[in-house]
Amino acid sequence: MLWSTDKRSQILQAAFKLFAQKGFFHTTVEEVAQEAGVGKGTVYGYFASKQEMLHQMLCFATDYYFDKFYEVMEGNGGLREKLETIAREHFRFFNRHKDVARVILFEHRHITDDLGDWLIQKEQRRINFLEETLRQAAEAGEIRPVDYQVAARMITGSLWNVGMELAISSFQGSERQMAGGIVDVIWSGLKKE
Amino acid sequence: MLWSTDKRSQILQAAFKLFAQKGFFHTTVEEVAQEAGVGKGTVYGYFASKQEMLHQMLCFATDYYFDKFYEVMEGNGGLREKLETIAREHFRFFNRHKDVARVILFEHRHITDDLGDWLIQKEQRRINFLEETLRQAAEAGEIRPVDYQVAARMITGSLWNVGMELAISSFQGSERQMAGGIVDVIWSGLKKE
Amino acid sequence: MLWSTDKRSQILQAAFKLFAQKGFFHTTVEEVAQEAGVGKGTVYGYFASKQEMLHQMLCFATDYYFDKFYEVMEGNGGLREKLETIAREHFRFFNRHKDVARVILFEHRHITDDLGDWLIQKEQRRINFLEETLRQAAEAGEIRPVDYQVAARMITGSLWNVGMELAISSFQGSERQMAGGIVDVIWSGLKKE
Amino acid sequence: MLWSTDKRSQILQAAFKLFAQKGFFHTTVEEVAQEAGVGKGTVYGYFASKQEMLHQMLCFATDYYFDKFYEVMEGNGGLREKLETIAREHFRFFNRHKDVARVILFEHRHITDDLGDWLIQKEQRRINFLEETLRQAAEAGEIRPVDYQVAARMITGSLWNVGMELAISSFQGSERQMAGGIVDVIWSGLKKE
DNA sequence: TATGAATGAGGATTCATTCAT
DNA sequence: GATGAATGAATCCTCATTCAT
Repeated sequence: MLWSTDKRSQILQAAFKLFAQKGFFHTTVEEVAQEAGVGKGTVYGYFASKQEMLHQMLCFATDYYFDKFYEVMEGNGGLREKLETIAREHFRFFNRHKDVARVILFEHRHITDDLGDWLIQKEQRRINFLEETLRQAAEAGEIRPVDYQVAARMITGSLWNVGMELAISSFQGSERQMAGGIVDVIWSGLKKE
Repeated sequence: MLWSTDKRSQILQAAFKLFAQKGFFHTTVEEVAQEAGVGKGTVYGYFASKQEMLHQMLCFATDYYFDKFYEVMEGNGGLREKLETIAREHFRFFNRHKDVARVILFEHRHITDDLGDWLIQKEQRRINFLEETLRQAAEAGEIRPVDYQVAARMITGSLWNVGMELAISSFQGSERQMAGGIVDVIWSGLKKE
Repeated sequence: MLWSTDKRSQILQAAFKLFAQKGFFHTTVEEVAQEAGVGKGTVYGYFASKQEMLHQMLCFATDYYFDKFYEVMEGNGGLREKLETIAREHFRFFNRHKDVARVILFEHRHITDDLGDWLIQKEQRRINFLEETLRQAAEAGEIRPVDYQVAARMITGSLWNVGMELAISSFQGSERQMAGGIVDVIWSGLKKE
Repeated sequence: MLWSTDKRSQILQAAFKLFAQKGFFHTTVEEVAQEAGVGKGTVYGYFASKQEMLHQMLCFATDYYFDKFYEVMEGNGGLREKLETIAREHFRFFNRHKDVARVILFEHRHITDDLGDWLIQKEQRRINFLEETLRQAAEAGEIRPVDYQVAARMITGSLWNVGMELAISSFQGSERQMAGGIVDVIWSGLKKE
């Protein structure tokens, strides 16, 4: 379950909703407090500052998101199945937690440099992990040799970008279908002859 | 040439630099004025408000970016060549106008709904154009039939995402090499057989 | 009592003093806050804007002023006594609440049209009330028939104008004497032969 | 004729129109320049500052207004006729030069103290003149003895106040009728027996 | 622990005034 | 003289943060 029911989670939930709707800067701490049904001062009992709140939100959200990714990738099965599961889980996340997704996508700019670096590294580790996985799949003969770094970026890029469409526009599609379409093209591009 | 030397361009240039560095909200109009070497009031002689300034920046930047796209796509040549040229131009844009790219990528959130819609439609038209081009290429036997909408999104998504890496991280690579890598994988995924 | 001691009244009082001294436009919100001994932000906790502050000031002041008028007019007694009481109360108000009077007299220009209309109607109702009272007094044989509308305006006009002198100049006189003088002339003008 | 056609008068005329419509503070120098059909800098060729412009406007307008008053009062004829002429001229002025009247009535607040004093003295001299005239009329047996100072203020007060109604509300009436009504009541109040 | 009244630093915007052309 | 582009002081208002209750 994404949300607990304690006060801290209430606040986080409210913040995700409002930051997603109106952006970090256009949301006031007072609004978050109201949405969460607590007093303004209470927010400061759980988060040192508005910035800190966003930091924790992004940590929470990306942990949740990336944990899923590694869980799938480290499981058993062929690469193609893994990619399809990843894609499906990605779109499921964007569909179910549109608010969280929007905050990850758009508000990571308003974070301090050190957290920004931390996030970039987190994504970089994912890219590296994927790159390595692709390399191994190539060595195992599952796919043909390509520029693994670029291919890894393509995969994540496609996912983020289609996810972004989900988040900002009214573009709709079933998770399975979208995941299938993407992996179909990617796989054709990667598979051995 | 991207920049003229009149006062309006000086201000736009300063704004691109600062918005890219620090974001729209963290940049004050006074800072833009200083960077441009003009008085605060002068900025308001050219732009009705800070918002309006961002609007015009985004119009300018996306016009510049998309014009290039259509110029290439409507030229002669096979699909693969076109895709490579598009990709190369894309990365050239991101390398040369990092500031502009960062503003397009990250600050489009801080725009009013009507401009947001306008931008989304602009990108949507590009997707549709690409989709149609892919369909025609398939009919002409250049590529195999796929989900053209998804494929179009994959292509643009890959470009944006790799471009985003260029913009925010220190990831580097030659425009030709990056373009080649991406199109290589995409083309394998699309080509007949 | 005109003034309570809560924070809202402190601010109103400070605003009356400063607006009266320097006018609405020449008084800054910061000055009002300082005079009231509160922070600038506190003012905005009680009044949505500087305009809104003036609106509420005028509502408050004119309510206070007009309530007194109707209280007297609806009491018992002959017309002449009523007019004298009205005049005396009018001057008492101007003497005691010079600040408030100055704001009523001079700052009603800086209000939005709707409040302006509201104020004009308030005064219009008073004129009408007075006109009707004069008419009844004429029917009762207390005064001779005249143009009641013009007479009503003369009375209020005389009061406002002499009051204005009190407010802007150093012209001084006892409330009783001024009221007596005015009503003496008016009454001679109105009384039956 | 009130208006000449030279550039200075064009500007004054425009200023009267705009100050009357929107008040001194809500009118910008640029607007005055546009309305007058000249450049912004040109205004400063004729008036040292916006303040100075208002000063000269008020001097011009009050000179015009008071000159008429003294012209009538110093002419031949009985007091009653003079009062009626004064009243008629007063309302004619307010009807014909509503803009000018509104500026006199409402914008005299935004003037520096020295000019304010000058205006107050101007009106004071008029009051004194009227007071003296009333006194002489009393000695000549034209009217009964009253408090001449108060009576003088009543007359001017009635005129200003009814004039103010003309200026701000839609209250209408023929100059002759209004003048007649006022003087009728006043005269009854003043006349012997 | 929870609250929200109070605060004031910070920033967008306006506009009277100047001055080079 | 006439002009209007350029200027920046001045001011309204917001909102993150604190702290007494």
